[in-house]
Amino acid sequence: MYNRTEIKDVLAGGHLDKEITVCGWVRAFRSNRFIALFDGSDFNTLQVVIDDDFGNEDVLKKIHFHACVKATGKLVESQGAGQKYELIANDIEVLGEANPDEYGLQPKAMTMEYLREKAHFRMRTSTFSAVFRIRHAIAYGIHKFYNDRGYYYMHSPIITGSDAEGAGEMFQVTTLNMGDMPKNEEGGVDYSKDFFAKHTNLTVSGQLQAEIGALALGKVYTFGPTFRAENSNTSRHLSEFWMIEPEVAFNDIYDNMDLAEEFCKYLINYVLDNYADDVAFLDQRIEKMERNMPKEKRRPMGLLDTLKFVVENDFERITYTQAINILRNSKPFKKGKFEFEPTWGSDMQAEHERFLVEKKFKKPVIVRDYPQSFKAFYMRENDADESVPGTTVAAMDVLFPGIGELIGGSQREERIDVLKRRVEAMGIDEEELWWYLELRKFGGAPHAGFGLGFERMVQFITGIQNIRDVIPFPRTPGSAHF
RNA sequence: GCUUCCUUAGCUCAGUUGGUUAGAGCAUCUGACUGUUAAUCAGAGGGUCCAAGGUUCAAGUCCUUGAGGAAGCGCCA
Repeated sequence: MYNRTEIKDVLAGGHLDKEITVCGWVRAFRSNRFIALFDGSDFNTLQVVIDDDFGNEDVLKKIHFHACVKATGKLVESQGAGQKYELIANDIEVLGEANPDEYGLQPKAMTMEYLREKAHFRMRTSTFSAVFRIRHAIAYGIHKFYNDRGYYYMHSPIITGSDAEGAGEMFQVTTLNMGDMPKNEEGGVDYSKDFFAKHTNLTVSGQLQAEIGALALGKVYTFGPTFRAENSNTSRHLSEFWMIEPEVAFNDIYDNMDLAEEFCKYLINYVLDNYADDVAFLDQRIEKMERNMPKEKRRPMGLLDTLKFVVENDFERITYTQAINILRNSKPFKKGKFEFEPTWGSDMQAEHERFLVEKKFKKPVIVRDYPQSFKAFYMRENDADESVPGTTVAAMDVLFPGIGELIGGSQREERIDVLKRRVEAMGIDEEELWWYLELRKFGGAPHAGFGLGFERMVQFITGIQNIRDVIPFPRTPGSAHF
């Protein structure tokens, strides 16, 4: 419409001494003359210098923080330090004013909590624009990773008729009148009158359907939104989040771990290779933020160094049984520093996982072969092992520093008799899972997969503390604004 | 769901043992300056101290309840 040149292209060179038009928003306006302009295409801003002959005071008065501006002029080599090029503008038009008395944002440090209330504007800040460019990069990297390796992207349903996905509380989907629900003979809600003629929910996982894909297309992955109605109030949980779930026929738990590690490293490398400016900015931002903090509160390594370290080193791989032994022989346990005692048969607490990842190994850790007692029904039962106190399953968790469980996965139980026994033992209605059981009855195969929390990966790569700040519009208990 | 903490100017925050007229920086506005990079200098305006109730001669400060927010735990990705 304006025949504009994007700032990313301007900064890439090739427009020197040419007349161009740029459009964007004002990040800074100095000396009534210098505009730092961004248009989202690049982390860096373009300096627009208002030509000495430009005499329109009315226009200059409208140039405020985050006002939208169109500028035309000649691109020259910059006279000042700090940037290579600048645009000497002889024509400036304010496309959208931003009255600073009413606009909520300012060219200064604002807290993440404040910006969360301004979610419709926060993407304009340096921090959030960097975060959301990186979020895009990771999403793209996910598709590229799997496509390059011959996986098929599969869409699992968002509305599910299954009550047995086994991953937490669900949000109900209904078109029934909440004030006047039709009743069945037992006095409960008659869901045969509902839109789908049955009880339906938003999905908590696409895994069970992904298994259908794996046993037909071989290698598939899902990447979609999932919904959990858990009353979780932490900086690592969302009620609506995105999950990547690869599912692979003929993979066992070890193949699964290899895939998980390769996948994580690929995504980090993809961002480092393609969005270095954004990562560098976030790295410096954290450094500045932590400069005034006491040493024990600072992160042991900068963001950039952490990412490089994860990419360059093998993940530690241990069994749950080994993990418990390490914890019981650890200094914190012997000195009574743990709030919870690590015992075989109970799930590891956050403090235990943090000790393994951040103190003992100081890198990502994959824990496998968990006790069957607290794991899902579909995880493959391991053969009995005399050196292990009880029955275990071929489950794995990938634990990352700072964010805990990034990935949870397993080899799936392909033996129908074992699976039926597990379904019954956990009190799940077999009828609910008829199709899942038939997958084993007809043409079944060993297979494995995992779920990676997309926002947790974005959190790790951007170094952002609260998961609510790596998704454009966070949904958490008691909060669904915008 | 549980525990702890926070809420003072547009924003980020001080505010001592309960004591006179609640302060600073940034932002805004006015003026000066004009190659700036967190520009600089001078001046001005800007307050329901989250809400309600209570204690007290006196409450931003102490107590109770509520609202909103955060951190940690549990659940998980």
